[in-house]
Amino acid sequence: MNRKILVTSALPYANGPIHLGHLVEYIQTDIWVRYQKLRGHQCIYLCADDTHGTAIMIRAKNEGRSEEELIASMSESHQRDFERFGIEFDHYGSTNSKENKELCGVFWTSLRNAGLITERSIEQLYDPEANTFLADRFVRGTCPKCGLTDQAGDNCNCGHTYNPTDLIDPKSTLSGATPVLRNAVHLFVELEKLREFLTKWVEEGNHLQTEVANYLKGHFLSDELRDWDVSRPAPYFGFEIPDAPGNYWYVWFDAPIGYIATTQQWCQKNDESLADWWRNDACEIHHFIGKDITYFHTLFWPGMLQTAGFNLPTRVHIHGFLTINGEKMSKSKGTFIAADTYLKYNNPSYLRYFYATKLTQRVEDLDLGLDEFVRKVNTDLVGKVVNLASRVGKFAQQTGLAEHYPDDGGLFAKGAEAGEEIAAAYECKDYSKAIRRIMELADAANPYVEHAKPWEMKKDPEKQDDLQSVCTVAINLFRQLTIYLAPVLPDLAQQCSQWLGEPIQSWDQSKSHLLGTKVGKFNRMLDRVQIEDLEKMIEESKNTTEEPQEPASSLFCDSDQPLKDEPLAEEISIEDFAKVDLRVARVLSAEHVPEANKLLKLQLSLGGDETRQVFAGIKAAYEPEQLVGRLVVMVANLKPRKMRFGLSEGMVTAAGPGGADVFILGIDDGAQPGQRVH
RNA sequence: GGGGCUGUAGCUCAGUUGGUUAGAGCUGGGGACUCAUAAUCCCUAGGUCGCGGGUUCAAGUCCUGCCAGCCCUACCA
Repeated sequence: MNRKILVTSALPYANGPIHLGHLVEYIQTDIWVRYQKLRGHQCIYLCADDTHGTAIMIRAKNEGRSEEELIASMSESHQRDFERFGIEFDHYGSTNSKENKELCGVFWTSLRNAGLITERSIEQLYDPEANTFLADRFVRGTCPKCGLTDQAGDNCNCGHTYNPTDLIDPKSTLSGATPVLRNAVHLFVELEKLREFLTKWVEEGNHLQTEVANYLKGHFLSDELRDWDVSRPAPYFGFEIPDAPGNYWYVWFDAPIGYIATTQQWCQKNDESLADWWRNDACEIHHFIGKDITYFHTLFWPGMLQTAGFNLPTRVHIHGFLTINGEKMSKSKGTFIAADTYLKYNNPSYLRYFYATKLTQRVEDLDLGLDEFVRKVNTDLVGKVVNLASRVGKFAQQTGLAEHYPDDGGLFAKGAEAGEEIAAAYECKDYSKAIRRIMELADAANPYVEHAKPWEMKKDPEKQDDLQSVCTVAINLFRQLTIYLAPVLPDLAQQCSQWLGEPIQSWDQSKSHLLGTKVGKFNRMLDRVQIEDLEKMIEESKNTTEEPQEPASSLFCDSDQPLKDEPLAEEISIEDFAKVDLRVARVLSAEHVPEANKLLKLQLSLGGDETRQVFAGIKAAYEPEQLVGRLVVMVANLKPRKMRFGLSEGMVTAAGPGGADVFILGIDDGAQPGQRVH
């Protein structure tokens, strides 16, 4: 049966370049789409840049250009990266399009007509200098619970959460101004009214992975669903709400509608009808997303679609995050690797293959271990698969392929038989299983050549027919593997097509032999990974900021952003400073605090028997073992503070915005624990 | 505190509806070959299936308690 399938990946935000984390999703989706196309289904893969919101507005302002200019250059960079990784969209749009604006209007009217929109005034912090309301993440201040300074608007390193309005001495990170409270009317979608529908949708019909359905039932559907705030007052970069002038649709309102708007654009290009895709029960809709945006795609979005009478998602496919060597990606460790940086040193096929070997249908994080990466690519992909072609290449160029398929001991037939199992694994996104099966076939193919000894036949004029037979078998087995790998490795499929003069276009080609043709000159298809290249890639990723900046005009051209983020404090006297007793201390021990998200528990020595216990919010940035033994600078006379996990008797000094970007102050050699910092 | 997921050889994982001596690949050790990108092939090492109970004729596989790791939450979405 020929299926009609529309597939999307999450829309990348136009606020930064594509990195290896993003690519987990796009590669996962692209493999699925290529698989469906290979199986002969009508499948289109759509994506777009997500362009609206405060972050874009602020960034454009900081860069001194219009939002439109910013998003246009981002879109270009995103599309270039995707293309180089072989991510093949049928159309790539933007949420800042007229089609999207119109469709937002359609959804809005439906929600209004269904009586789901309500309005109420909410109190929010407002930056009087930047003239804008502040989302939580744009406010920092002193934690009302523990007194730590410079904490985020909604939670503190001490583990407490609060409203930004509770912060002591709050500051806007945009201007440094003290925010003021202002009232503004916001528009809300009353999600609770859709509870019955949503519960049913989550529970029935196999739209979600079971752990996701459980999560939704446990966290949201077990309680009254909160109204969803879908408007933002001016200034805001987005679409103004027609019947509420001065208010804009929140970026998360228009972003998913971008899926449909992008379909609309594709339809216009291809003379198709939007209704065939989005108002047609025979059409499947598949969204691929990361676990962080589960909630938008599994509650709001189905609610919106249902209300506006569009197709509901057939399935939302949710994946976990990327970790590198078992740790979260970190800029300081050089594991925040931009697509562009990767491509300077490595072949995109490596990453596609590696991800495929690791991806399953579960929502778990995917770890890119560098050693494992090298091993899988070199041993499995190059050593087993590509080698099969490489080792008979020269012979085959002379012999060509036999007219009739020789006896291969049932290898090809066995491979053909495995095809449906491999296909089923691709279908349910268990790529790891698909690759495993394919490698089993590759494992059987090499011994065949080994035992046939074609190199001996080559020397014996009597055995030229046998040599041709061996080449025919080896090449057919290689071709079969390549077809199975085609969704993952389109480049390899392309090379194989060219070599054998037969395009790979359909899964079913794996069931039939290629016979009686000449074989072209064999060209090396894939080089082995060099570990040094990976190291260079990591090294280069270490010091780059999130996006490449303009070229440096002088040797030192540090960004002014940190100072903007946290303006200088008011002037103090030398006496004021003298009150703060900074001391050199040695880290005696460091350990994780089981229940704490951000804290490490440190024992610091000030020399002799003088020790202090300190809880430091540096868990995301440092491993305990990195710290033991090193010297730090601590605030030694800070009033001890009772925390949930115990008493904290001081503070370790560090710079940086927090999270994984925390940098502990070091001290030059020679300093001794207990010495005061003047 | 609540919820979810995971825990099988050094590493990455498979283990179908519970059923004979728990599997694979890689790494390690030994050997072979030379067509091939120091690729390949053969042999070999090796695990109280996180721990403790329970159900059963029979449990890695079901139930339960505990432990560990990861993730999500903590009255924000």
